[in-house]
Amino acid sequence: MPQSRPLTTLPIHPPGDFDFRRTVLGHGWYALPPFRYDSERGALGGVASLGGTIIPWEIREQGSLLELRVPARLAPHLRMPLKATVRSCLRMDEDLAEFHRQTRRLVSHRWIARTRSGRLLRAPTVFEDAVKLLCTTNCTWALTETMVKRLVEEFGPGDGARAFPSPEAIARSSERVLRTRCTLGYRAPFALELARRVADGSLEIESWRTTPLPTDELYATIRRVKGFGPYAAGNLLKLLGRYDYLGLDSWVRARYATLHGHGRKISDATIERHYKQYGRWRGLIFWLEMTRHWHEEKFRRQA
DNA sequence: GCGTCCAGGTCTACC
DNA sequence: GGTAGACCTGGACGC
Repeated sequence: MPQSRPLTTLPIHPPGDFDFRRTVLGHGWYALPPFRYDSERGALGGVASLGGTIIPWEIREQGSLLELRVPARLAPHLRMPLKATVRSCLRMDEDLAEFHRQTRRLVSHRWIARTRSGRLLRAPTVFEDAVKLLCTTNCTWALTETMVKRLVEEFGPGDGARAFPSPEAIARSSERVLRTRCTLGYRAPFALELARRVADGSLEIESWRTTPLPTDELYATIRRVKGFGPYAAGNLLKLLGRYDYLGLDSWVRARYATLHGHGRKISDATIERHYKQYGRWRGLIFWLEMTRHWHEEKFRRQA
């Protein structure tokens, strides 16, 4: 957040079972632009695009409240929509009471409710989450960061602070530009097709957050999008508030093998079978178990 | 510095 | 339904 411009502060009241740092740092999204995280100040920054207005913002804890800092010149009629966007990114309106009740039943899971864990940072739009997930497939995290950074630099609206590109901006691009300048490689045609389908209205991706479709049908819908296999679809579901799928990748397989198999490789079917007992929350419990060591390292003061 | 190998998910073709 | 190979990039490694 540029400090040279006058800022104004908007208070946000989080729900009682909310933990700011665990929500922000619970997976890697905070490191992908337009998000950025200042660990010294404990502040998450972002850039919103609301009705054609590009708005840099920053949020951090201030006592029991959260303090959202925005440019003082921000029009009053955009303040509530911006607060709603940030609340949605931080999953503040998601009801995790049932999830936390379930985790209290097992001694090994009580830390989850005790530390108010379970919310996973997401982007302002499903489109942004989907493109970013595509950028995580079959590559290192460093390459994912490069891809997203270049997409924002190349197509993101704004001067200086850039928001994530709209579907239309990417749709107007070309496979060649996405391949070379944004380093998407063979993912370029997948990203282009996704952007074009969203831009022309044939894929109503934003409705996925509120659709009444059963999760299995929504999963099948996501799988029909090119480039979205079991890993990408399962993890996109988590960002839509559905936790019925695990979204296995090589890192969590290795982590599971370390935790449950003394380092020996364990089949996906065995992992799936193990988590079936947790019902519709299994994907979230799985992710929190796999990353518990992050919680113990990053959040030692609370865990 | 250069070449080779490998890891990382998904798609397609094939059995 | 299961499997092999291709896709692309960057890092590790050997020379």
